[in-house]
Amino acid sequence: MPRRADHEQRRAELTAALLRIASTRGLQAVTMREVAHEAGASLRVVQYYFADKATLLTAGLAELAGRLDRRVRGRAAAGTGLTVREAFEVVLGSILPTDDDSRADALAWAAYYAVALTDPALGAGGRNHPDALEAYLTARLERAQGEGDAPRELDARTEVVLLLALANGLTASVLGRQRGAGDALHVLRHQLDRVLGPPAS
Amino acid sequence: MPRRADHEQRRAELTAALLRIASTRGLQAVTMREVAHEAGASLRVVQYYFADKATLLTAGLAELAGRLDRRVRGRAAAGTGLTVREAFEVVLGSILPTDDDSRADALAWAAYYAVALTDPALGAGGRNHPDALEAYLTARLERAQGEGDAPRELDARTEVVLLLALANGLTASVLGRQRGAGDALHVLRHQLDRVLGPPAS
DNA sequence: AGCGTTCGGATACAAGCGTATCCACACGGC
DNA sequence: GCCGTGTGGATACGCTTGTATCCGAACGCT
Repeated sequence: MPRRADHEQRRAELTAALLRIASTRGLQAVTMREVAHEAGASLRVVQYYFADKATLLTAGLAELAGRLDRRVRGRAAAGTGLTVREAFEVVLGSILPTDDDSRADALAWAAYYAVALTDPALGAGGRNHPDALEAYLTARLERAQGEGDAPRELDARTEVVLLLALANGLTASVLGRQRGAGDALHVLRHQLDRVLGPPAS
Repeated sequence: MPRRADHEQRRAELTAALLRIASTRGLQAVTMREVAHEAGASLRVVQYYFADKATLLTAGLAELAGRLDRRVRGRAAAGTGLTVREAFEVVLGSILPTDDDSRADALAWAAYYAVALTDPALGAGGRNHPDALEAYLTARLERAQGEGDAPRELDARTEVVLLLALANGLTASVLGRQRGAGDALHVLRHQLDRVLGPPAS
């Protein structure tokens, strides 16, 4: 057998190049040739590792979902033993585009989201991600309510849906440059204060 | 002069066809030929009324912004003399995709929003719209505070930003079919109850 | 009535797209 | 050593795209 390239890494480089293009020039600028050029490879290489464009786009979405998942889990795990209030602030705050990397990912995510709305092929890949977050936060809040760390009269499901929608809406306005990340974080904290009470600190 | 067609109406038919395509198959499916076909016209007609594709897309965005503006203004004007709480529920509720028409418009809006994030040419056209709404709601809330109809300790600006982001986030989840319009409206009312108190009814 | 302007059908063209094919080269197992 | 397989460069094909052009038909004005 010939020089065996590391397929996994090669694929990762290509999907990373794809996401770079998607976050700066949009998904409609993602072509096989552009991905190849961005990754410093030839068109044939892109064809070699991804059978067709649909496969490539799906792989890009999977890579992106993995990144976001890693970001959320990483920050959440950074401080186990947090109060509900702190845990919610950390998790929801990790959704907001606070630095250049997370901003780029959020832009790519928005691009994928938009085409998934009308293209059912992409829909399946990204939909389970936010649902998992919703389930996790709901469980966390209900646990806190059971332990007396959160107001029992709250409907956990409603509050979580509200907070997730708020975080997504704030993300959209930050991406549109109507607001800075700091302002968005302030609004998010304001709502958390109101629902769960001020942070322990 | 020959048979003078009604340019205004002809343009409106074409942009309507454009938005129909954008909301069902996405903005990437909007081509000159597709718009012509959808409108039952020939390619030449589309070229005749819109110099190039950028002009066509901009006109589509303007038409869409006009529709949304009309929807909000229409509902807001339907009941002047509303309480703050009622006014906010009506205006913010009109953002949510509650029927097929508003759902189609919201889909088209999301598609335009996504490309505007990375294509600066489209950015200018749609950005002032939400800002105008934000200014209006902030002024309305501050007036209510002055008249004692809303808690004075609220930071009007923060609350309005929060509610608008919430409405946008809920819209996104309704479009993604993670939630029904009824659920979204329930969450929105829940937050309005918390901030402004229950409706007078 | 005729004419010039407005409207629109048919067609052409170059560019860019996804995809397919041909071919050179590297290299580990026999 | 050499051979077959994995890797990838170069190139081509058919299609769709935006845009341009040619030309016929309609109709108000004088």
